[in-house]
Amino acid sequence: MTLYARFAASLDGILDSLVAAGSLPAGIERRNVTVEPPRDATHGDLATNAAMVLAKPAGTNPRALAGLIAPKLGELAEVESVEIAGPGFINVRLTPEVWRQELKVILDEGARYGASHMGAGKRVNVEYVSANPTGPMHMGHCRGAVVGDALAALLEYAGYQVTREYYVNDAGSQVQTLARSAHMRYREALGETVTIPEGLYPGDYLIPVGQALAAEFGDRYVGAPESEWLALFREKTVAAMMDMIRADLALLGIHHDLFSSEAEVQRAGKVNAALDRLRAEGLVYEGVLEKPKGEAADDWEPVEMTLFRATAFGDDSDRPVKKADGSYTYFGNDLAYHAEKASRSDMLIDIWGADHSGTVKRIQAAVKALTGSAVPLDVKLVQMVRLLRGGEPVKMSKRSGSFVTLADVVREVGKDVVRFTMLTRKADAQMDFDFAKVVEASKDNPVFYVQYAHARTRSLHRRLAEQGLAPVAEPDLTLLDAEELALVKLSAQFPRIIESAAANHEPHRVAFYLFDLAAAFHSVWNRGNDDPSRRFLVVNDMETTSARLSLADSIGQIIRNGLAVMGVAAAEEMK
RNA sequence: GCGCCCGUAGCUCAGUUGGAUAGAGCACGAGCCUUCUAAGCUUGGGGUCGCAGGUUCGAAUCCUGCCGGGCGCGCCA
Repeated sequence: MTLYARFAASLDGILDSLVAAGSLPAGIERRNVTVEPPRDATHGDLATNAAMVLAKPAGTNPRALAGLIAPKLGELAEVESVEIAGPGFINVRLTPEVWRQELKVILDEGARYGASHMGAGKRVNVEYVSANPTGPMHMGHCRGAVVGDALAALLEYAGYQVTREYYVNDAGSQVQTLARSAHMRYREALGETVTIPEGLYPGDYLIPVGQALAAEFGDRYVGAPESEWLALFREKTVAAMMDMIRADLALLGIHHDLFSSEAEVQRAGKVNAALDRLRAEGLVYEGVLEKPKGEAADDWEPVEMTLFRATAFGDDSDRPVKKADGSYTYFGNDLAYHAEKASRSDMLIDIWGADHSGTVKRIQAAVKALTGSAVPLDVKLVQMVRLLRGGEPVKMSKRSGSFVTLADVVREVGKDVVRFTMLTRKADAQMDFDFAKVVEASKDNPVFYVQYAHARTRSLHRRLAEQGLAPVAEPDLTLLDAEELALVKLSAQFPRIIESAAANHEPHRVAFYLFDLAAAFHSVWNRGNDDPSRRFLVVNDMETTSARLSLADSIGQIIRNGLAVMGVAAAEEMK
């Protein structure tokens, strides 16, 4: 239980006692009562809005009600002082001992400090990456991959049971194109000189696939009609692409629990089953769509096809699930896939590129229809990343097949830098990724600044050891001054940050918090520049040094815990 | 035409799911340091939270309508 939850419980008890004493009517809704650290530290350590929220239903005014609550809060052993402020806030200042104890809690709980039971073991499915299996991962996929992976770890840390899932789009026309491209490379491997036609995938990465196909099948399919090899080549090539993608993801430390195949969903009859269910409820029907309102619809012809009644769930138009020729649309398959995912989850999260924003409503409509709104679906849209080098845009040419691959970037700046940087912006805000800036060793660079703070906490141990010194077994934490204890107060907010980041599906909050914590730590550390007696390591005073070492260790622990959620390794030293 | 996202300091962005005097970095001004506690430190100025209404004890946050920017719209995936 966090410090804040503990006080919320104490407050609840006080309110109960006021009810019992007849000073507060029974049965008042307390849901909006909060216990939080005030934004302004001069207001104390905790603040509650209880008096303001409850005054009206209690038929009194906030300051009068606060006058009843405040003295009872003041009786708590951990409370140093209480004051009523502004419109009726009750500000509480805690004794220094509370923070000294919290420091010990951080060190005792270690990697579990900040972990939460908020999720109560509920099953969350996070689907992310799901890049088409037609080539290696490039930077366009990177941000969604990192955000999804960090969100999965965050939810796990917050007590959810998480499945990390990748939806393999192996049923559409793109993988047919892929198979034809691989066939060209197959012929090439058998000695033919080939030119990859416009519209096929020209990338070199298919050369080894062609060679493998040649080695396995010889020249059997060189002149054969497509019907004989297309499905086979597709399957083989997709498998090769997925191996490549898995290897790319591993460079980022990303490992999915489950890879679900679109083709398999179809083959297993799950699409028909889902559509039949909806048809029975009148939510799937044969019909004709209106001409789209946008421009470039000159070639529009009204044709009858199978539609899902998405408008019944807030979408702007009903959506095709089957084309006029009877084959499924992408959405039809995706609908069935989400039905399947929903059947084994309590909550669904999809991480999509922002260019798919137009299709969010239909899939949410589908999940509502399929689950009776029992399984919520959050579609997180991730904005594009602009690649820069020293402020200049990095040129990319898709036509020649040369794009900036994820593997190249990880090789250049490292996994940890990529991951951290991708989390330094809200997912739905666009972002610049400058190769020069992300590796810069300066305060402007949050990746560096946070790692540097951690390295400093570790350097203390190295330097102690070098000088043959050892900290005392039971440090006297009363030697910590107010500014040092303020670091503990900031550390104590970590569990709250985790819970709010998890509840809002916003892993970037962890990155911003760590930057704040690092800045506060550096600031305390820098006091030693002017006054050697305020350094963390004071050679002739092992008592004080030991207390400060505990503080530094607790900060290091929080940074490690936060970085672990982000999937970033903490640096032992800055070489 | 419609939908989604966005609009916060000169710039890049946070803002604890409605809290108190709206924050950080950069840039700018002023001091300090010339060091291995090292890749700077301290401090100051800087705001009509796009505009206008509404909801209430209280709004950057929620609602409505405008203005401005980005993305999207199909039997594509």
